[in-house]
Amino acid sequence: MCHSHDPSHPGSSCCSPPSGRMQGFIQPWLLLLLSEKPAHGYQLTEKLNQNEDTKGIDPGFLYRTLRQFEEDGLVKSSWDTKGAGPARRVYEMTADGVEYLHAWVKHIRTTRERLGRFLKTYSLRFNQSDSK
Amino acid sequence: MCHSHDPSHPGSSCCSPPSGRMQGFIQPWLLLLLSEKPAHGYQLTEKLNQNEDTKGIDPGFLYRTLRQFEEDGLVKSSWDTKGAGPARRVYEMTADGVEYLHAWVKHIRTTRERLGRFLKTYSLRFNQSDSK
DNA sequence: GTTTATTATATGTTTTAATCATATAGATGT
DNA sequence: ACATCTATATGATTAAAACATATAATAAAC
Repeated sequence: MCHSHDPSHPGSSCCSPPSGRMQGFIQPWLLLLLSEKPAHGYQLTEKLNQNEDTKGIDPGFLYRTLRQFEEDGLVKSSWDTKGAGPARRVYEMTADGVEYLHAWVKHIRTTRERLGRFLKTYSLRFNQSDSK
Repeated sequence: MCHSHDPSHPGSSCCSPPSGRMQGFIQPWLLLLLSEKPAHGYQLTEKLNQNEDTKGIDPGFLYRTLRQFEEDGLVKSSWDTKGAGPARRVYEMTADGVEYLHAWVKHIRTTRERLGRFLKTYSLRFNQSDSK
């Protein structure tokens, strides 16, 4: 748990805000990357690590997410044994996967609007000016 | 779990997008409401239920969150036995709580920007026009 | 005046997502 | 032969949130 009740830091507490990631944010990025072209897990890790917003992904999470996508019919996989190094499981998007990505984007848009409404209410309370 | 592998719905799957809430979104609303004026849990529930973005809160979650806030020094509480009905535990914000709200807002702004960057990348991929 | 509904707070249990830790193994360089 | 890099995978734990239910005082209805 959090419960960092360090009496020497009376201002510190828990409950998540100055922390990192948000729920279900990696998944749409994965689908978006896969919608561009098929890729295997390691490649996807590297691409995610190039993006400040998605870097540092846990490999366990990545591979499990990809298998879950496959179980859900969003992608399909096949082994690529050609080329150097160990075999790679290459994931390719399905039509359902693209559809699902679009659904996810709708959800992200509404989430973004929701955050905007919160920030607007906050601004009205604390920066009585600043209508943007 | 999700795993709704209903073969009659080949397009349905899980992994959260067309669902509801997002992590840690109620907490800042609670702090914002309390920053306006002290209130007790039931009042806060009613206010949250008036807002499309926050309605339907689970009372268990609400009361536990408020106690957690108090443990973390973000609010302090006292019983109000005056007036009708059962006693109410009234929560009042502390200076640390206000500070924490501001920290949360910073986090929400960066989250919002992150979502914006995702949507922009998505747009470049799918709506080759639309630069906004 | 006993029952029912409303106001109000609280806690035990379960589920779910995500993280942490670790295992496996082929290929390549030294 | 040994270490490193590429690549995938799984077991275990944690943390947030949801689900279910308990308690109790007051107010209204019958």
